[in-house]
Amino acid sequence: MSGHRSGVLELAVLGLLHETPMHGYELRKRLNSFLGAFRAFGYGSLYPCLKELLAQGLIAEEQPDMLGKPLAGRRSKIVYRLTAEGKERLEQLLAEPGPAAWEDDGFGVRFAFFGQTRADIRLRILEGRRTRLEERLDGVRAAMARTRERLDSYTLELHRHGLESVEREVRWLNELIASERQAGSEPGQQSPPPGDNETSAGTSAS
Amino acid sequence: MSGHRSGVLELAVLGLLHETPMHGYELRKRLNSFLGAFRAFGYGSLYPCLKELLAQGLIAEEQPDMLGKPLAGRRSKIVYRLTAEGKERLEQLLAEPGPAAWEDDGFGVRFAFFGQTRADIRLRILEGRRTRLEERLDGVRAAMARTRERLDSYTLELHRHGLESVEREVRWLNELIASERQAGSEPGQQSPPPGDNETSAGTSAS
DNA sequence: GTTAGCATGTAAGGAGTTACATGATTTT
DNA sequence: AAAATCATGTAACTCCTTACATGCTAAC
Repeated sequence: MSGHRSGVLELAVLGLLHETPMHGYELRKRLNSFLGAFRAFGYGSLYPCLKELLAQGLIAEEQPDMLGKPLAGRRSKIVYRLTAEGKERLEQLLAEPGPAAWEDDGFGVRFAFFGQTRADIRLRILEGRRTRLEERLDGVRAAMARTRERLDSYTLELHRHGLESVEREVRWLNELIASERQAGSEPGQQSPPPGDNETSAGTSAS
Repeated sequence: MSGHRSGVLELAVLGLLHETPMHGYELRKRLNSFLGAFRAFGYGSLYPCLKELLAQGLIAEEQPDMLGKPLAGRRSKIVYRLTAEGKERLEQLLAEPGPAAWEDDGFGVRFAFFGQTRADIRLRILEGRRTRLEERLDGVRAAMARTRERLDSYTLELHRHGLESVEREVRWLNELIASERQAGSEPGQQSPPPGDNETSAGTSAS
């Protein structure tokens, strides 16, 4: 009835706990390195989220075998693991169609978990995202055409750069989609990751 | 004592009303075309913001000369204009140092208003933004180096794309900074817009 | 034995978003 | 006169951020 916590955090937490049980502190670090540059969370977000996922039965505390130490007050490391319902919810969230999966954040998390996602759903998400971005391009281009004269050159430069970034992402998506299609059509392969990692070693030259 | 409304919206509204008085509906449209792809607001955000700016005396209602029509209930078009205090606040916000001016949104709006910003402040904002992005790059690169083995290829691809985007923005900033510096050192020119679009065509080869 | 970093939390609040409600004006 | 769209607003809610409070554990 109260908090729904249907945002990026819930998904990310469930996804990470699916890989391995963890306690909050560690979870937060992995979270932020996992999400890379595009998102970061603090404890003030994480712990309330864990609390609620617990209340919903999607995750559970794991007793680390309190052998010799009765641990009177029950303080220190609480390890969380995904429950069966949690796993179900995770799959539901990853596969969820609609806006949530195309928006910047929602798409980002879902993409990061593509390793756990079915091939057909991956493709749907990538295409949904592309469509979303193309709509955005249309909108901005129309707006620019309408008001071109009245914009000073800084504003124009901002729009130009924004457009270029979105166009870049569309190209990126096109490559990913092509690579997914190719992989999908070849029998015997189920999730061949994007791209030849030949350039992996430090080719950090611009 | 209550709402501070110190976000992107306040700045954008003040900035737009600085150019010309307007009523809310039109303001919202201009707002969204002005900000381009990177931000959009609804009436549910705009009107409360206007209300508070009004309460703070930063903007004022403009009576459109109620000549023949006493307009009993006072409904229909309310035109807002910037007051002297509003203009002061706008300048203060545009020049404000610190995180607000480097974050994605804050930087975006400020950049869009560079036309109304002093050259030295423009430079400071651009450099602040660049520093911020470089810190981010360091952080992500460090995180990637630490956990490279454990990341599946989709996650890795996401990071790669994220890094590339940030690197692109840094290069963009470098060009802008160079162009600002050049313009600043030449006497007789005050705000020469960011210039030559010769390199615009697609050198997208990896 | 005290700083540094691990570990867990809460209260207050910021910055909007969504959905709704309503009235005025122009177009068909 | 019906439909579209211009125009203004509010209540409830979301999702997260900031600042604070606390206690444990290992290193120096």
